Amino acid sequence: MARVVKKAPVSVSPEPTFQGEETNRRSELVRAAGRLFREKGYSATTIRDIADAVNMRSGSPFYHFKSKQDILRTVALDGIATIHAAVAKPAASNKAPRARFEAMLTAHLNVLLGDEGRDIAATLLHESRHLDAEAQDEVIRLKDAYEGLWQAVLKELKTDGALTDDSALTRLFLMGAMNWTTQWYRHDGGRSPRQIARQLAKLLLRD
Amino acid sequence: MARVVKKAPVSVSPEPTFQGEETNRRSELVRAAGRLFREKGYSATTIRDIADAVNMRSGSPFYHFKSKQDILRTVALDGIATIHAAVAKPAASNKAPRARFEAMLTAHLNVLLGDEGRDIAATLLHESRHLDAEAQDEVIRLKDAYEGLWQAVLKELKTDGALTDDSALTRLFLMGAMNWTTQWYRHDGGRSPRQIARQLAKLLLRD
DNA sequence: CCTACCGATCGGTAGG
DNA sequence: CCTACCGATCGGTAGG
Repeated sequence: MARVVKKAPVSVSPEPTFQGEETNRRSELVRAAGRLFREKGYSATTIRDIADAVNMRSGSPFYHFKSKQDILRTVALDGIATIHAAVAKPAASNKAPRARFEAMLTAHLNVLLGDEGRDIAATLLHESRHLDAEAQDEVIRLKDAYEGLWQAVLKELKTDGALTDDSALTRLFLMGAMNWTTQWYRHDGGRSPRQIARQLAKLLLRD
Repeated sequence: MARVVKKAPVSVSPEPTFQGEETNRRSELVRAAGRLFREKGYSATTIRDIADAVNMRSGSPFYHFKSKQDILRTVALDGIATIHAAVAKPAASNKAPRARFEAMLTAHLNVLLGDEGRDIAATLLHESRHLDAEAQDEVIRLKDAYEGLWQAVLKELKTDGALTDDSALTRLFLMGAMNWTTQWYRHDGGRSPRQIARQLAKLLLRD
């Protein structure tokens, strides 16, 4: 292992001088943590990994977060909030159900597979079980609200005759097909989230 | 933490006296490891957890496996072999494509959700990334062979007109819908793997 | 397979 | 936010 080069001490106040600075440093930690949690998993990621990634000493993340768990909680909540916001927009559009559905698929996949969202989304999907019970409940509540967006559009699709079954089971299959993309999607591959969304809609819906 | 009660030393040979005994002890470790890997993840599971689960001292698993990685490798390979064997049977039957497909879905889900297979299957699906590169290649090779079973039946379903697209993307959506069941399936819930398989077939196939 | 142990690493804290 | 540190725990090994 290469030893980390020690930062030269700088003679400025170590205290965050205004909120923007604190928020910045804190969100740097969240971003770095998300990436590491996705790459190595929560348990295999150490506080030192996270600190190193943003050029802090190993004790310093605890100035921003009270525990490693607290970092995970922040990342996971950020993840579900981001996905919800991304999908709520097309869900509220006045498109026909079929087009709206496809736009929602695209939005969901854009977060999961895109550069800005994939770390926190993967953390949400795969590391939430490491949250304590309370935080897990929080995540579940938000996830239920999110899935409500999907249940609503599925219902409309059934009314339109594009779907024969809009039960919770259908929604779960849909979530599975979408969320599993994180396991096989290659950024260097030919398919865009948009194209994947279109194919999935074609597979699920009838004319 | 409650201290583990120390086993009273027994005055029999500590050496495995015949192969059946060794195989047994080793496979007990594999089963315990699978369960723990599913419940807590590979990184959060310690050798001591695994040893405790089968009433060994913490150094003893290394008599059967050369490293923690080696245990994971064994569980993961066991997982993919089990799933392949379970699905290969209905895949080789002389049923019509549609019925064969549904039987394959049921077989896959029975392993993922059933008492005997779920631990190793979940370990395979969610912990394989912790394998070293060589073992990961091994798993990928076996998984590709396994997915060949599915690609073949999808092709037949397309020929039959039950499917409009039998591309790799369709197979990946299918895998997602199935494998995601491990995230939401409740053993105490009302739905059986059989019923889930039937619903999934209905969602994907056209008359 | 147990006993006894090791060096490394971990999450977290006190004090500035 | 750094320095310096702590107690606990980890994967793994020697020797029987």
